[in-house]
Amino acid sequence: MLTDRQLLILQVIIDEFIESAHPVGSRAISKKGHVSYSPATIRNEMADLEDMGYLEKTHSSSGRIPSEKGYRYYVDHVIVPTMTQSKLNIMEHIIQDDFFEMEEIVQKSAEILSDLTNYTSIILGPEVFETKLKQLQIVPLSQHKAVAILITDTGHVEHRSFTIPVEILASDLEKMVNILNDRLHGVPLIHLQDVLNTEVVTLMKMYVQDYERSYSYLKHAFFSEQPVNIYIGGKSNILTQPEFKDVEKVRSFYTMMENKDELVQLFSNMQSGMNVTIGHENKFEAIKDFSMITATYSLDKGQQGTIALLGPTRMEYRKVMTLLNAVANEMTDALYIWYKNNGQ
Amino acid sequence: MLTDRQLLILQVIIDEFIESAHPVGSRAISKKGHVSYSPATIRNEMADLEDMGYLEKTHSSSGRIPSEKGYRYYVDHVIVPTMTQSKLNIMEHIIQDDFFEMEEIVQKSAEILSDLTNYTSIILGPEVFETKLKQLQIVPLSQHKAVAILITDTGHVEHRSFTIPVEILASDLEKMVNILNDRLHGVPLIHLQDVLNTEVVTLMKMYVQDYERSYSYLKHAFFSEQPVNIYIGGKSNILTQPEFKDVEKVRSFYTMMENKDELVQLFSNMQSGMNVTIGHENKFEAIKDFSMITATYSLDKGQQGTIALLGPTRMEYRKVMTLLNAVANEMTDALYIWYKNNGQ
DNA sequence: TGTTAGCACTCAACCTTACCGAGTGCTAAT
DNA sequence: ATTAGCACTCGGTAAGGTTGAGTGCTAACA
Repeated sequence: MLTDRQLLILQVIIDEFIESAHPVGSRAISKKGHVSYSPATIRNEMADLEDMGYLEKTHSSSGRIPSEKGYRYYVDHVIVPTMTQSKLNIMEHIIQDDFFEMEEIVQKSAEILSDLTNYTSIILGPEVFETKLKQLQIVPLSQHKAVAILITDTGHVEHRSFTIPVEILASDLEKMVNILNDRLHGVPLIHLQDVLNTEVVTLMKMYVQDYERSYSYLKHAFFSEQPVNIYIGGKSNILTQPEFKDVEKVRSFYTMMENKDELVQLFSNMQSGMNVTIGHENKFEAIKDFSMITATYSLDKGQQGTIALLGPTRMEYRKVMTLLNAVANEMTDALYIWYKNNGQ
Repeated sequence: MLTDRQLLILQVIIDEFIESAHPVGSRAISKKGHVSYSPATIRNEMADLEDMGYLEKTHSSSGRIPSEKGYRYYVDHVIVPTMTQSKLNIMEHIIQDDFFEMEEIVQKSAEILSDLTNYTSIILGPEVFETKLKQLQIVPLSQHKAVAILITDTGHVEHRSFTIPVEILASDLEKMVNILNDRLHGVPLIHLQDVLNTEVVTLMKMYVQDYERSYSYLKHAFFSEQPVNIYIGGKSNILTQPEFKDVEKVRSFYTMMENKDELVQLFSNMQSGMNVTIGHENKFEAIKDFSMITATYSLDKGQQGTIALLGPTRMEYRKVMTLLNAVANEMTDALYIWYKNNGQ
């Protein structure tokens, strides 16, 4: 357990380091005010803090920098208790727009967040979790070409063009789509495969001639991809951070950002509320020098999305956490109202 | 006009520099074979080439590097005459896929191109030019919420959700969409606005009650954005190039890549066929250290898309031009066949 | 016992200097 | 017209010196 003085010193060091990116020395702390002890005393405390693993040195006679454990302590014990549930009304002007679409809100928010923080923002749209199928459609483009369109109740649209082999009758497809629409309307996306394989299949066998072939085609067209909405804002922001002068780091970061699957995994086991992941707590090597702060926003019935900000471990935790908290709350509020007005 | 020997030397210097990224000296050229003159002779020629502006020095006693004018000469006089119209059959396996969609082909091609070259590839989908509207649709999500979907004959799908104000009758919207579909089917996207404002408006005034309001809503939902398909592959590839050790360059590059509008502008006045833009010939400051090679591919009736590869000015022009040429041809061929089989 | 002044020590960062080698330009010889 | 020879230039690297911010430890002090 840390004494008050140790906690104070730890806090000052972290605040200072977050601002300057340079190791912090005892003299600097003593001068900065707040701590009214001599450098020597502070040095002793710093040595203790280092022994306990909260601080590190870059070399034997350097000042101290926070360790990941230090940041963790700071986040858990210093910031959280002082967080206010303030509303910043950041998103007011977005929500007001008449032509809003969930995906647009989400995208705009990502941009705003990275502009305000100078970090990279990632937003994961509402989970497939409770999202339901609204409608399936096939629009023929020509004799052998069509677009399959899938619409969810959140207004998300997936589409995929495909060629219809001559062997398959257009009428069969049409019948099939009708059956599918009839049966699958309102089914959560996550259960689509199940319902398809049980109820629907038998039905289709009855009515559709060349069932086997047509079914495999449709299945491929409609359900081959899991719809995920992921938006990234301000990727080039991290380049302004001094810790990323090294091109190798930049490279691994960008490679990661281009890989949707990995990104989705990043968020896989986040609970509701705020989450801070510091450095190696992260599961990917590529961002072991990063911290990530995530918050969840909710839609009406348990649907849940994630907002995240990604920056160096030397991140402005307090600012970002306050901001993210506010934005998540505002999104939840706005979406609640929206659902109430427009809900099915 | 260059003598044969000067041309040879220029060529050797450029080839060498493209490979090594280091200034090329007279001794190295003499040793490499091909040029059977002494270093002194070569030095004289190099001095002449520098006077003419084809070569540069990085400092007074360094070897020579090609100037932009040098690359330009090389591209115009050395490469073009030797280019064969070879078919590389790179895309065979993509085209074979049954479930292909133009947008997918395009995206896959972008990836393949950047993998093969280690540069960044940009592909611009077929221009709106001749793309025609296939169908408009409105799918209601709830009482006051709907998705507007626009489908083109190339299989491209645009969508946008919007809220329907209480004042507007759903039946009005439906009528309207019917009229629009009837009248706008087959109209090139580029003329949509015109046709809307002339023919369609009068028709709608006749049949639709609260015409003014409904119309402005629909217009916003369907036609507020120009649909552009732009795909970028291998953004992080350029980080492997030694000239981009400087983080500032990386930053300006990425900032540019995140800005669709600028990217589209980049391609604005490209003619058919191959185009090479070297360094400052480019209109954007952010990529003044880059060269861009573009090729156009065509669809059936004058629709045209652009493929581009973006790399350092020290780019493997010959390889990239050969490759790009082949890919563009193969795309054109494949799309021609596709159109013949599936065309309307 | 907790705090602080003093002091020797460490090490990154920076500067200077020296030197090497790849390269040039020019001149004179072939 | 070509080339050998030579003085010169300059980036790059390595070695040594200096500075200053910082530490740990000891001993004195409240």
